[in-house]
Amino acid sequence: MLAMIFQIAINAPLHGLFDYLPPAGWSGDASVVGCRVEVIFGRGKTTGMIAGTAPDSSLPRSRLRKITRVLDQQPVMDPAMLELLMWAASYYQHPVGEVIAAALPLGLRQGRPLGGLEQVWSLTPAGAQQDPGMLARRAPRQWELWQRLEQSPGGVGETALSTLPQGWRNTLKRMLDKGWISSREEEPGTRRELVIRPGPELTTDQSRAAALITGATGFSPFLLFGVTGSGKTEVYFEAMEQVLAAGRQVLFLVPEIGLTPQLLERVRNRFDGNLAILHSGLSDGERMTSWRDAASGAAHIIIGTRSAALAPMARPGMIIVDEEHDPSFKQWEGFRYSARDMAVARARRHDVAIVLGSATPSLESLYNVRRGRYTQLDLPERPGAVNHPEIRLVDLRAHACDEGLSTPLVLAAEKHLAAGGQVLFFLNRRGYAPTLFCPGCGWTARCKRCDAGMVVHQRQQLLRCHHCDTRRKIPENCEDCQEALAPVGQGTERVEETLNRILPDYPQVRIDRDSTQRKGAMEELLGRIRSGQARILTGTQMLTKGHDFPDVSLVGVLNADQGLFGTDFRASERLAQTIVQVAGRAGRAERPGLVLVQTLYPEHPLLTRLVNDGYAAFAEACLKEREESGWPPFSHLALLRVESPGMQQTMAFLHQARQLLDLPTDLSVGVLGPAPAPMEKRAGRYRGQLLLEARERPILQRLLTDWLAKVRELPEARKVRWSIDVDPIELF
DNA sequence: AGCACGCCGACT
DNA sequence: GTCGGCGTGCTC
Repeated sequence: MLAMIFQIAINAPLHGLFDYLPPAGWSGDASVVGCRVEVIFGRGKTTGMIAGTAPDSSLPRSRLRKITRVLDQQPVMDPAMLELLMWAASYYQHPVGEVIAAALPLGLRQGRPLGGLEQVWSLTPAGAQQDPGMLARRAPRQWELWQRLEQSPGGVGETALSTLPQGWRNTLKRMLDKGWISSREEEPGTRRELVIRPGPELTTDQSRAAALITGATGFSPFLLFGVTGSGKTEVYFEAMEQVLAAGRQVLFLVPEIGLTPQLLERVRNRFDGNLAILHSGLSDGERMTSWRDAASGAAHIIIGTRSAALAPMARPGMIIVDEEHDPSFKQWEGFRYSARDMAVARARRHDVAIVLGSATPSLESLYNVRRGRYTQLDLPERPGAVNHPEIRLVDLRAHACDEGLSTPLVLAAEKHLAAGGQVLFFLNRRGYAPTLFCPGCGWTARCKRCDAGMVVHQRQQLLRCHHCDTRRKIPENCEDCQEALAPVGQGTERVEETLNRILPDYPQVRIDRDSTQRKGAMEELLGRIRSGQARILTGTQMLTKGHDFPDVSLVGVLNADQGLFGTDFRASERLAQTIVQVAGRAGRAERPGLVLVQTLYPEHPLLTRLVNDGYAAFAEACLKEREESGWPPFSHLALLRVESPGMQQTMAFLHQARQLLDLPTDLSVGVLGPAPAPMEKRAGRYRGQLLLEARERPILQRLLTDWLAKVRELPEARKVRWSIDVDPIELF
């Protein structure tokens, strides 16, 4: 037999796999692909993964080293996942070793063993006898933990408890000391029985959608197009039931801010089993636990944000991507993958159904429906709602404005508040004012490191750059002409202040990145809204995702125009999605909702289309525009981004890269640039870019592979920061 | 990315 | 006389 060569993936920014000889005393019979190894690499030891084997190497034998040792008895990654990751590495033009590393928890990347027992806690008889009412009053945190333990007599592990608010370990310790809780260690991978509780009665549309998903066999992609509140989640749950009952796992992806305690609570109420939760806020230990439960099959449901798309599954049964249009599924640095697209690729490999759900589907997904690749399922109804929210445009040219609030909007707010409703003001701009202006000489405060204005943050008494986080004190007078400076324009802080002045009788809360920075602040503010203590809500994008405000009857969108004339071809799609998503916050329960969208362009065709005919019609029109202009999904993009300390250097590199581009003569690939980025300077670095646009994906793929190999060879490639973004979602 | 080798300035 | 600056080259 020929001596085998092991192809090792190493976590380094280097393309390709590295050939090694088998370890000393290798018997040659066990299957080792997917096992981690310790190897000498360069000058030091590293952990790598056996990604494949080959009969021979292109390198002379003398240059190969032996694997020091194999770290795993059993592969930690299955062949399907390895294949998928290697495909992703070539698709996204990212080093394989880093791609594989991204799919492993830190401990495994560092060569630590996967094993280890898991702590499991349950109520003792003494604990079970405690009076819940008493607990609820005297010790709310203990009560919360008590409830969780009471729900699962089989015991609850770390993964499940990690969703409790910070400090649950202390609470647990106190209850352990009192003898209410017992702990034991369980073999990881111990599967507890899954108990599926009945869900609510489904509507006809919901049942039909769920039945179609359940009835499908093999790889079947679905687009679940359902307006907010139409009960998409119930369709997911219904479809999940059969898969879970058959002993298979479900992967459930949600956008960054969509993984709320409420959603987890709903999942847990419906499916009492093991949840593996994965999101960016976990500690390395927690992530390892979730990963292990997902890999062993102990977790029935794996739920998480973007990175969960790379989580292992022992018995994949179905994938769900909620809010599939959400841009947070796209990683915007390093390994720039789209979790939604990876999920589809995974479903294909696992040969299972995938459900992409949204009230505002991406044009890509709608196009896939049109081409017959996806099956569309519609959920038109809003159960329990009397009316759909009505969207109306407010012409800012025709009405007086008080600090960005038009008279019709203020009047409507007064009316809705007087009638007992809550009012939500949406403004995608935090801080007090976007500009600090000198009326004397026209000077404005700009960031020294970015091509951007400094934003006035009144509360902190700071000027802040939202791009590089530079901060400085707010100057009172203009440096040049000594005139008093004035904040111009509105941010959420200022809108809050204005509303306090014109609607002083109604308590309000503001939800944006600044107001929710403190741990638990978000929950506290949301609580004030739900309890009805606060009546007015002002906020950014943050409040359009994952949260329901049943008593909001009026939504005001303050600055719709940003999205109408953006530099990015996706700007109008984003705007429509935002308007519809924020509109979805209004008009739950019995109240008909009203949405007022302030705009300077009430006759803009895309806006009127959206308002009069709804998102589906808007998307149709938008797709037509894309088709005419040849933008995605009618073409495929790759963006070369470059930044360096000088524009000269940045552009020089881009021109060199452009020179190396060997374009097909049939014009099937177009090039835009080299051009400075829309924001030329950011955090002191000068940015430029080159955009490739191809009709066919395979052509682009081949071109990229050849081209980037040459670009990497450029000596200048080491002197500037550059990256390639395949399927970019933002062009700057 | 790490890490070492390699030639030119201010210090125990 | 050295410690150390980061340029550049390499990793099966």
